[in-house]
Amino acid sequence: VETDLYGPDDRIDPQGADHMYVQLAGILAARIARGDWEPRRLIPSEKHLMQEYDVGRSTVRQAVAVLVERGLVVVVPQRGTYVKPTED
Amino acid sequence: VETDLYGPDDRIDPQGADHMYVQLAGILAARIARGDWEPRRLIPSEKHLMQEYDVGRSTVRQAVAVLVERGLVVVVPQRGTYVKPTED
DNA sequence: TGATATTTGTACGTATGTATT
DNA sequence: TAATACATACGTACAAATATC
Repeated sequence: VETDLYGPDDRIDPQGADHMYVQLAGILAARIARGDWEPRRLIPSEKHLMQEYDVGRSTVRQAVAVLVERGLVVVVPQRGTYVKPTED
Repeated sequence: VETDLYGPDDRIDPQGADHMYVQLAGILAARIARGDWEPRRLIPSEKHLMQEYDVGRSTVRQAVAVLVERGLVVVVPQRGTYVKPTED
């Protein structure tokens, strides 16, 4: 059997109550909180996230926009999206 | 000859230095300042603006997002975009 | 009550541009 | 010289809420 490392909350349900971009934002926020990506380091690229979660680019970008609003990440054009340090 | 009611700043130049959505945001902000649409009233719909300025919907939506950030308008889903009152 | 039109929201696709690697 | 990564801009389709008839 497969070990489900992260649980069902780490998959997007297109028919779910929440919109796909909201689900994805929640997943990514949880992964940041869990330490999958450390502060000041890059999260996966838009293309990578598209492939990993099988969604379109606009959905990835909306999800990242939510994380930016929440102050969890900072997007740097042509570089990538960085996890914000909790404090300095 | 044609009377140019608003001047060249009211047309979008796809080759301009600024991006089209930035230009459109500037145009709409100027029209609001000029009183083309009064406070608490609707500005034209996305479809209308697409046709009037010959741009795609994403460009209109980005421009409106700029106006929202500037506190000039409020978007109400399924209703439209309202000009914010200057004060109450 | 029901049907239709309008309007914004979501989600997909493609292409091109620009800065970085 | 590419390859990568985000930004802009176009298109389409469908959903949901509102407004009107």
